[in-house]
Amino acid sequence: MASSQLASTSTGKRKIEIKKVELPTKRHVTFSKRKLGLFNKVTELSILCHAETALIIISQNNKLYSCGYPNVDHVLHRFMVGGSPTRMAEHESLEALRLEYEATQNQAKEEKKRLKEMKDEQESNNGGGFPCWWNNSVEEMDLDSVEQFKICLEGMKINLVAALEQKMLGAAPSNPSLVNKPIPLSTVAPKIEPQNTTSLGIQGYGDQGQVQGYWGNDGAVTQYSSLFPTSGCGHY
Amino acid sequence: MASSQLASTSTGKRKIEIKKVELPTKRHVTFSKRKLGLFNKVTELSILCHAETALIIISQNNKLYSCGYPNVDHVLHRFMVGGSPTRMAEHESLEALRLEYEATQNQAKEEKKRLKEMKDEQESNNGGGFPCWWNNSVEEMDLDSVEQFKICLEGMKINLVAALEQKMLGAAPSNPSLVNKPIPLSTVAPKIEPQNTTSLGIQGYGDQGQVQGYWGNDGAVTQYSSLFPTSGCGHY
DNA sequence: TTCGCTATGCTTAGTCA
DNA sequence: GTGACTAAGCATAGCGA
Repeated sequence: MASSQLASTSTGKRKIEIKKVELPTKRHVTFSKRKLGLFNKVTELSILCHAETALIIISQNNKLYSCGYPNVDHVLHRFMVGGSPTRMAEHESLEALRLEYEATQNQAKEEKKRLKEMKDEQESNNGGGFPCWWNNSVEEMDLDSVEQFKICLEGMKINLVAALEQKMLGAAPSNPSLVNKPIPLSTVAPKIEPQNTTSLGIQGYGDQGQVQGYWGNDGAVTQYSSLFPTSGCGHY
Repeated sequence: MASSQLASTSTGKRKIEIKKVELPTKRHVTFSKRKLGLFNKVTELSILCHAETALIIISQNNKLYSCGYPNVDHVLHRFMVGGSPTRMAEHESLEALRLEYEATQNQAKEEKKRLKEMKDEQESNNGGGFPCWWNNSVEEMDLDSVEQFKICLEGMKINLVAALEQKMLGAAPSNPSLVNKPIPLSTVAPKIEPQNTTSLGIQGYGDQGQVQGYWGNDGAVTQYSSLFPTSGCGHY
């Protein structure tokens, strides 16, 4: 009905062009709404098709949002490990390299400062939103968080075991004492803190019983070509 | 109009319950369609709001699909490094720490032995009761165990902080060249054999010119509570 | 930043090819 | 594993609060 041109009196939805929304206010609203919609859709897909998913969104002002099933880090882990054998190595070595250099620089102070901040934040009951999940008392978690926590920890365990095995195989001379330290955490998940959630009320996944094994024989990656010419979105 | 009950003659869309689709054929179709829709939505969000995004989907038969803007790895990297200052600190301190320890590889054998023991313990499903918490499936824990677990984690935190500080004070004598060795085990996982990738050319994004800086002052993570009770999707 | 509201426009379940 | 088609269900742009 040529609705694309009329309806100027309507307050309802109008067609929009897919390009950057310039008006900040509008953009933020759009961001919020679509983000929410996206999370729900991702979750639906996970449930409907029993797929593992991870969605990470970094807003323009560097705020981080993520969503995953069974949890983000688990999926990321699988992605990095199985997505491509080199990706992992790359990531790690590059990361480590960079961190090394940075660490040996004067940035120690900055870090210390940050650490202190973190500590302060923790003590101030996490008001700022720093996701130090292990700093949250289990009591303060709601059931779901504990649930997720559980899953995260299971992931940790798996990682640990894997790491141990690899160490043994590779004769890696690391110190066991390290193992007692939170090594595998990085791979794993940051947990939710009981933030100012908007009423939605998470529920745990209870007994989803997700398979957590490593890649099977089929780790193929399929390419997907975006519909959006201007998109920087690489689908594969 | 009570359409939810009628329309049995229609071939059109009907409301579905969000739960696993049992019929495989149907599930696959749903998966394909929704996956596509999701990728498009994610891309739209990226463009509209100039947000960085990464979506990873692992199908039930372990096929990997991903999509990201400006590209998946970039976002993952930011997520892991900057998702939270904590996470980064973790990465840094742990990496460095481990490197240092590796440098002093005198006790390699002893460790190896120990590791082996640990492994045995694991395989014997932790019958002994040795406080190797990571060997316990959280499922098997009772509340008390979880409590202890919590305490354990708090201890971990303290160790981490201590280690970090010590590292800073001690001017971390780690060698960058070490980084080129197969360092990454702790964070990571098991080796995967180069799978038969199905010929995908990853698309470059050329001149997307995305900002690539590390995290600024704001690394907060916002929690999002899922609408789905059965969802294992942790949004935050 | 999120919520409610409304009127579209887009997504997609169902089906066949 | 897609593509096309239809009709229905949902997401969401725009506006206020």
